[in-house]
Amino acid sequence: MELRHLRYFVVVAQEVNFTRAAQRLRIAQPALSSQIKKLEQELGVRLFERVGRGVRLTETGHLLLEEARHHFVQIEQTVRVVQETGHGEIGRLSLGFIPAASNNILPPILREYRNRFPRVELFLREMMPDKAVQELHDGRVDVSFSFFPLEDETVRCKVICRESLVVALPETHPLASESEVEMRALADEPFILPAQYSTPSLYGKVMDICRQAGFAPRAVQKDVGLMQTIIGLVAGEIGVALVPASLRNLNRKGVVYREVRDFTPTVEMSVMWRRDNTRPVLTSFLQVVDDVAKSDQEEALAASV
Amino acid sequence: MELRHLRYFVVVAQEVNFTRAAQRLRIAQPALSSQIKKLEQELGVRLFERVGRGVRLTETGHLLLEEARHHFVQIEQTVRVVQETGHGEIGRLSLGFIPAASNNILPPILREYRNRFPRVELFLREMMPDKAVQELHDGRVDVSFSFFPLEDETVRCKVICRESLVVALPETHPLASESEVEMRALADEPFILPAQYSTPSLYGKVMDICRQAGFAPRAVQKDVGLMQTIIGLVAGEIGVALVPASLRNLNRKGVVYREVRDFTPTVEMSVMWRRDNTRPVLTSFLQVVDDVAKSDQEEALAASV
DNA sequence: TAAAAATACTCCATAGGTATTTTAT
DNA sequence: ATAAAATACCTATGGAGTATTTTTA
Repeated sequence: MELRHLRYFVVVAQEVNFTRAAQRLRIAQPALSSQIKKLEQELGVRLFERVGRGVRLTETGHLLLEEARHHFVQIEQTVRVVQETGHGEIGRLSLGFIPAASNNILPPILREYRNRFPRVELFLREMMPDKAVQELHDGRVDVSFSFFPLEDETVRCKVICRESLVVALPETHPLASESEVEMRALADEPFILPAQYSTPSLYGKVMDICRQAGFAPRAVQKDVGLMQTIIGLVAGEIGVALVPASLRNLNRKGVVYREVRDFTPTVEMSVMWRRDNTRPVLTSFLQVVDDVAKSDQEEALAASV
Repeated sequence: MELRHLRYFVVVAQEVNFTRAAQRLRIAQPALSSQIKKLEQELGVRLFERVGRGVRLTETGHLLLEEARHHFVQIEQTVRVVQETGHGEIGRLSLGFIPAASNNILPPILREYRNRFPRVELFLREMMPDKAVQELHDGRVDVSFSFFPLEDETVRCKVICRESLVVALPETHPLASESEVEMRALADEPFILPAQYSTPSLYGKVMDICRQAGFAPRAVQKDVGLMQTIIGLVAGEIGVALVPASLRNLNRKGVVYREVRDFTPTVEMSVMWRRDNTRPVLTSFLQVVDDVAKSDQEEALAASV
């Protein structure tokens, strides 16, 4: 038995007339008679009986009609759900991100994604950068956002925005009065350094910049996991720090941010996902990420002109 | 989309290997690849992805697998129910019968039918003969049992057993001492007559027999609807009556039954059903009726030898 | 390299078409 | 006499087969 037989059967049952049914199905009447006959033979049951000119459903036929209609509704439903799943329109998507991402490009990405794919259930989890990579490997998240452009055999990665690092100073600091700061002026300042293992990318950047400026930073506090904590320590006048520019969005009282005159050091925010993750929701999410990152770049470009 | 596609898909999904799946399906591997490809194209969705040697289900494929299995279970269920309905093994059957039928051939028929078709729900309704015909016409019962071999354009009828009429006498009656009664001996007896309109067959038979014996019965009571009532009146010594032999099964006290010497008058119990009633439960019921009636005749024959 | 899927083609089974007959009003 | 289904027979689409290539562990 094929669905064709049931499709034909339903139309004949509706029309109670083979000729009209054949017209609706755009096949010839004998072809239709033959298919219905096959169905009856396979089921071993009469579905129609001739009555005068024309035909009527048997009791068994009535039963099959109800059942067949039901099956078609169900199968249609399946096709729809399968297609929507396959196109990333329904499903669940888990994402991990470092706290800094929420001050940054993540909000517009989520806004746009929710807009385009409102029926995908999102699971968002804030986590430290090392954890973000781990969870990705374990398949517990589909994507991770992090300052850490890791790319290896299992993980793919794409930089979605670069932001400059700026110097965070207590507002009472002498250098706060200047509009830009020279790196060398910070050589003797106490530095607050991010965690080496959890945010390797940022830590590495900070160390590089200082080395290029000709000094090694004097760490008054190191291995600070959260940017918020770094800013808090700056506000407490414990020291200075080099942080991503988006931290300005925090508007922390008592802290000022100054650009670096001699370098324009940048840090890269990237999306990461497993190479073997072919989930449609991921594909469509990455498309949105791409689009938003592109328009973000354009905006940045426009702003800089 | 045809069921074939889903059938093939399920096997490939189970085997996660086109070659093995093709073997199980007894078709060639390229044919299978081509059908799966068609399914993917029609749905607009990837179901499998090549991974090294071999293949694995996509997320969408997993979803379709579950759904497809579900549909096959459902469709199998439908096929089974349709076949059972078509073979008269499940369903409902309504039958009407006159009270006399329950002393007669009806019990063995019902016993046999229940035995052969235990899953058919039976609706039994005792009714007067005229009503039995009416309900048949209205389609409120599928069959009626009655002393009334009516056959017309809409109703078919089959005699299932003949029984002789016997004289019912009060046990105090002078003729009760004889083993047989001559009809003419009843010429002056007060007669209890069955209802003319509700049991035309029996009434007609009684009148015929008396006429042939050379007298018209003197009715002390007429238009009695129920045989039980007639026997009750005989027991009350109101008069005598000619009744079907099966009334003996009532074992009514104070009444004796005597065969008629000169005639062997008979009355016919028949089944009736609408010509246009093609319900499978009816077909199978009539088969049982036939079988039981036949074996009943054989028994009667054996007994008479 | 070997094992599996994908291509390229060929073939034939069967869905579907045409002509006609049968059936019942 | 006519409308509809069934039958008989023919055609051709597409499902399935064979040979081969591509892919990847």
